Amino acid sequence: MPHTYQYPRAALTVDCVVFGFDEGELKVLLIERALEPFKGKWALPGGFVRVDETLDDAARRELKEEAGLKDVFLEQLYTFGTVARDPRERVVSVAHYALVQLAAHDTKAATDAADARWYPISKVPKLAFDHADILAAALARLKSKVRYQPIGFELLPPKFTLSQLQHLYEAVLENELDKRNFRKKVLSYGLLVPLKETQMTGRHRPAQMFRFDTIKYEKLKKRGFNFEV
Amino acid sequence: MPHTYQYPRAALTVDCVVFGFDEGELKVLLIERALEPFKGKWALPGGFVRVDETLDDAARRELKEEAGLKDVFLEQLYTFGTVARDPRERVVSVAHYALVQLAAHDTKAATDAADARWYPISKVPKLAFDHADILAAALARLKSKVRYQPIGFELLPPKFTLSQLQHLYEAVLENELDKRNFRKKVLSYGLLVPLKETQMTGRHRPAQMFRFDTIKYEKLKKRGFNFEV
DNA sequence: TGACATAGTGTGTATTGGACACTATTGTGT
DNA sequence: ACACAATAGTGTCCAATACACACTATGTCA
Repeated sequence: MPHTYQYPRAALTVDCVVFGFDEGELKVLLIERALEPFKGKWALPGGFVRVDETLDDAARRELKEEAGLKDVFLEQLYTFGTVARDPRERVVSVAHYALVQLAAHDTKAATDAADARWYPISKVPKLAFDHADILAAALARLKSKVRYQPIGFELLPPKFTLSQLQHLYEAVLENELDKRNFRKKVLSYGLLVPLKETQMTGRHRPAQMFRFDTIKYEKLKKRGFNFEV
Repeated sequence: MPHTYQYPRAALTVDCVVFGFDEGELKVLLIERALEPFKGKWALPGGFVRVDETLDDAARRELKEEAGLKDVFLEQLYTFGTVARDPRERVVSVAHYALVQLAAHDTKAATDAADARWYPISKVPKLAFDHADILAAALARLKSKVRYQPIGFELLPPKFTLSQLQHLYEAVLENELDKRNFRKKVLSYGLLVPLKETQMTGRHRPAQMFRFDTIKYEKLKKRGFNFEV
């Protein structure tokens, strides 16, 4: 069995489901396709994997090229390999998902590409290829992951209020949480550091701001620790 | 951006971590490589993906060809794509894991290939390529998955005793469980059907045998149900 | 019939999860 | 200055779950 070219090579792509959180909504970054197939349709950012880069590298490169994003939380999701998912030829896609702090940039500036846009997940249009399946898988993964790992903080700015955090969890988990129980639980882990600052937004009581204690979390993680919500 | 052959194609393989449970131990199926690279080394069963088959199809075909296994529980695990994981050229591998009822076949007959062998996970030799990483990932996945989904039953024969079930969970989770609490919990789901038969093995009290109620489980699963252990 | 080996069984306690409603603090408008 | 609007912040009780824990039962075999 010779080991080269016995089997036709597959074109290998990475696609990224990029989640952001803004205005109390979970959003996803989509790109309008400039080329056939699916020209003019919305799609997930992604592209071909080069021979000299890992899958993770490819995903990060595409995020930077297509959306101007770097240093984001990125994880492999699932590999989509049905035979006809690309009408051109056999293309296998290693899907990833990323979490970005959308409020840091503003919604417009988060990407400088004119053909990129943040969509609330409830208003995502029909997508090219099987990207709707990929998005669904990413949402399911996010939802299950957020329950036992503090990845929600990747979606918030470095300083945030407990209300923001709760709204984020509510958006991701798609159900409402009790304020008192929520605060009790997240504070009990001791991973939120209260800051001197408060958030003053309009005519109501200002909210205490917190930051997430990444260092402490890394230590706890090594000893097998679960951040459940 | 032309969409063909701008980027070199990668060779695409599937590799399978096949778990079995026998003699109170969790085991994994390994194949002795007949060809270079890593000739004579042990490796996970797997091979190249054909252009006209899905990833899942490819994994099942390899399981049948290399180990004579069919109709097993099979799930995609993770895709390994570091640049130099194969010394020949760029090869990306979509890893899967499978659970088989090892006791149904016996350890020898479970595969007719002379170059295949079941290894207890504690005694796995050095593996070819990055297969040690793949195995580690599969073990981690099995361990977390078994906690909230009743996949353990895939590893047992259709009829089993509660002790067998408990030993399986202990092997997978790598810790001991209290017999009374374990029985209380698994029976509370009402998914184990007691059979008329008992298991008579040697000089001690015979054990009640059960089967797993797949139909009832499928119904419960649709309503969002968790089988926690 | 006694020794051996594994099967099988219940209770009490500590912890956690979840329901639940009011007070506090700021800005604004009159 | 006072009322109002809007969000922040706080504690208790009850139910369910998790966990620790030890003895009896039933078969085989010598």
